Amino acid sequence: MQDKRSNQQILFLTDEQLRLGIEAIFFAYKGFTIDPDNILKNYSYGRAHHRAIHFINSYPGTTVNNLLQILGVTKQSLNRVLRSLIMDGLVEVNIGKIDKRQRNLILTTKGKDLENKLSISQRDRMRLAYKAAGPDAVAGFRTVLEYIVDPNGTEDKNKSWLDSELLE
Amino acid sequence: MQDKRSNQQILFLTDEQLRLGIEAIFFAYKGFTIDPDNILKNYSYGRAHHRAIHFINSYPGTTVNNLLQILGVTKQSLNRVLRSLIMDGLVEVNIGKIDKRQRNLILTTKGKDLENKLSISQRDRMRLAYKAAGPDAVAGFRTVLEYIVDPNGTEDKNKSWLDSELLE
DNA sequence: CTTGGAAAGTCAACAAGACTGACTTATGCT
DNA sequence: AGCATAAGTCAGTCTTGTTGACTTTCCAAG
Repeated sequence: MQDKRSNQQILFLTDEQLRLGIEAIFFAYKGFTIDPDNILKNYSYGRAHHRAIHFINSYPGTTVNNLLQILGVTKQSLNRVLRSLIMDGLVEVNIGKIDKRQRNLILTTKGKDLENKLSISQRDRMRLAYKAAGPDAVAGFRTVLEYIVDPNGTEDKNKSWLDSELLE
Repeated sequence: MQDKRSNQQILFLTDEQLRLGIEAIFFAYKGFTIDPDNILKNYSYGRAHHRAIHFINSYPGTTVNNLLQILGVTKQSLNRVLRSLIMDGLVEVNIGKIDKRQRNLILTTKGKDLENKLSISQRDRMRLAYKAAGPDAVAGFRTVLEYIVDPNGTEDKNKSWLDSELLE
């Protein structure tokens, strides 16, 4: 009984402390989207374009169907975005070699440049935070995030979350 | 030179490790929105309604202008959402006592019930993660998040982020 | 070698949630 | 009395998502 209460205090498990932690996640999310959003404005692109660029970069040569699975949107929704990226020369489409029905998507040099610009702003923010917080804090940060994303700890730690889920 | 390299390794500051950290934030964000989103569907509400409910609960008696500042949206955008919440009896509007032009917004019992339903699922997730990760990890988690949100560490630590920024 | 189904792409219509711009009404304050 | 502020509304636009229906191309099994 006394142990339990003491433990609660150590973990700051009041509703207020939990609320602060939850809000911190929301503000961190915002921190990681605000810079890319501003960059994308200059191209008249939105987050939908960012997502497509991000995953085509992560999985060069991915098919349209594959991208639909990853993004979790409809064909029509993705097509609208993909079309503008192709017409603007950021994404290149190649007919599948094994299955000619498939289209393999890759970023052009121009596409890679934008991807880089977008991800650099995010990595810079993360790098600064990691450096300022130090190795121990970073370890704790990763541990808590793993439990948030996968509360039961059942997931394969080596498997990238990207494979099954949606970014942004 | 050697020190720098060694430090890099300790902090896992490769682009890949930074990417994993950034993605973790995105998935944590998703984890904290998926349950509320499902609850809100049953009411034909969206995240815009959730934001309004959340902040009216945090600042009972807040004025419309104040809410506009916090949410960072336009009057027209908020009004659409607010109107449905008022008509559905979740939010009560009181004419300001000092300034009769102002409208003070508070949640009704019905509104508080929904707010509770929404925040409980989030707090449960956070509580489980905190308990599983332990006090040291939680401290590190908070430290890193603070540096992500406020890279220069210039902000008043006692001040809630709520006052100046946008949730979700 | 035909036929069914899968991959991709398109057209049309709709909804939520943001935006701008213009305008009204009621109230406060100088 | 007259200007400014708080709130609310009307109209129109944009992005990103949705559903439904349909075509073209191509693979693969019978």
